[in-house]
Amino acid sequence: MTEKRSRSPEEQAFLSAYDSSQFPHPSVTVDVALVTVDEHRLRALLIRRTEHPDRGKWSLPGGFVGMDESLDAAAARVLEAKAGLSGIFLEQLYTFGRPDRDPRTRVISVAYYALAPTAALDVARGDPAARMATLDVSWSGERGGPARALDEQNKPLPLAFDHATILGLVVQRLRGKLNYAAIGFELLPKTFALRQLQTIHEAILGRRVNKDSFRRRMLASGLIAPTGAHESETGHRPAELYRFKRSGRT
Amino acid sequence: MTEKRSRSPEEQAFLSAYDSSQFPHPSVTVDVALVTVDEHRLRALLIRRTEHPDRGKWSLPGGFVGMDESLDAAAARVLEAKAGLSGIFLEQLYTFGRPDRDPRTRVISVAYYALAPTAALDVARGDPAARMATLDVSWSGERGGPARALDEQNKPLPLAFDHATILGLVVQRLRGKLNYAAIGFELLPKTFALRQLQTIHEAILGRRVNKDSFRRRMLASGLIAPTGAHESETGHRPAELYRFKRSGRT
DNA sequence: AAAATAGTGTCTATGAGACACTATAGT
DNA sequence: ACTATAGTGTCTCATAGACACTATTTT
Repeated sequence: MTEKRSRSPEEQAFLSAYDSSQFPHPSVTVDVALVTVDEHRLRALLIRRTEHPDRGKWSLPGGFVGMDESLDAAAARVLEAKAGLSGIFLEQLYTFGRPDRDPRTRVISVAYYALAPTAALDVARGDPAARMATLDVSWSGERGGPARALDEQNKPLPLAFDHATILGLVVQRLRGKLNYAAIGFELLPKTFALRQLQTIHEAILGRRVNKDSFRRRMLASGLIAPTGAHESETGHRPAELYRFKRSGRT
Repeated sequence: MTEKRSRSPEEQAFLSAYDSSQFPHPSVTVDVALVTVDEHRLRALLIRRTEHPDRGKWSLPGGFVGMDESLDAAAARVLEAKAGLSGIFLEQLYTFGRPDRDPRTRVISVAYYALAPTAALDVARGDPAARMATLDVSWSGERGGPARALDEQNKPLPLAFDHATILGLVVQRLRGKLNYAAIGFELLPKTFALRQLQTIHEAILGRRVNKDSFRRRMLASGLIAPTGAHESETGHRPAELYRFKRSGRT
């Protein structure tokens, strides 16, 4: 969408005389919530802070926005640096700017969320300061509110800054988008059984969904196509594998 | 949601040594799209730019975010300064941060949208550099894309910066929210006839809606209550006036 | 009385939930 | 053969659109 504008000499003179440093400016960062579904639970990548403030607490991976870098590019860079992932679903969530949200200085943070299948995250292991935490919300439906992060024993992990608020908004956004946007597929491998897709939806919504009408809805949506292949070694009748069709409905 | 944290002497020492000016920082602004529905059309407040860049083009009212001011507060301040309005619906939309979106310097803009009934805007008249422009989109449904701004003769008004993109996203967001959030009422006076509410919905959606099922849906929603009063001097049977009940559904 | 819109009753089409049933690989 | 899950057919219920009709005010 780059627009070419022709500028008069007068306008060009004005621009070069413009001094952007006459006022103090806030810092601008991106924070990225990398979310997956594993074992019927929503999980997000958290990083243990090694520096003040909130040292020892868990935070979303984040970083400063470069002066010549778009917000999307900054978020993708953070994701690549902290999780080794690229080319996955990444979308802006909300911008947080309370003056006191970071005690160091004024920091405005543009929050993003990213979605990836669990398998893709195996690549990203090895850092002891990073972990996939389970997300838990105390509210139902799309009411909204903060999220808690839990470890493997379902013990709460303390969250830094306002990241409980950010993670809560991620869950709310995912629930809202699930019914009209094709985000479930971002959390699955290229081919998948309908039952797996249903599990994704249930993890995001935090409730069981009706099997029959879920199947019918998905098949009628035109978003998925059967591959002919089937699961194997399941201990029961194997399900057919489907793949996601980009832009099915039109 | 202010959290109190206790900080160790060590942490406090770290904080006071922190130098936030070691890197260049972008400018952060808010831009506010003040939207209303008038004569079956979506309209937005635009201001003619008197300075470079894009002098003479039309832009959303905006301003820099103060160092000790939340984003919401900055948007409310801009709305008060440029339109004399306060206490109306105001919500964050999206943050725009392309490095080249403003030729002066790096400007990251947090866009907001505000909703007010047409009557409230009469207060805001008098500034010849300000006008309510009609919004027009070439796409249907919630597909998204840029918006055009039209004057009283339906001639396009040139828009500054990326404000066509911002206004397009406003329309898209309004269409998406209409079916699950009570935003129609923000565009009407305290009491209103069902037909007026339907007109609001039609202006936002850009298409006609079924009268019968619209009435039933609204009455069944629990969001509105009859007042017993009726319109008068209509030239036909007067409609009953309703009022918006905050939190009807629970 | 005519005009114009408000408001009601009923039929139909669609989509989701419920439930009963059949199908099939692994053990 | 048994188990567990995949997948199908049918019924019911809720909701939206369509349509016909009645109600009420101004001119």
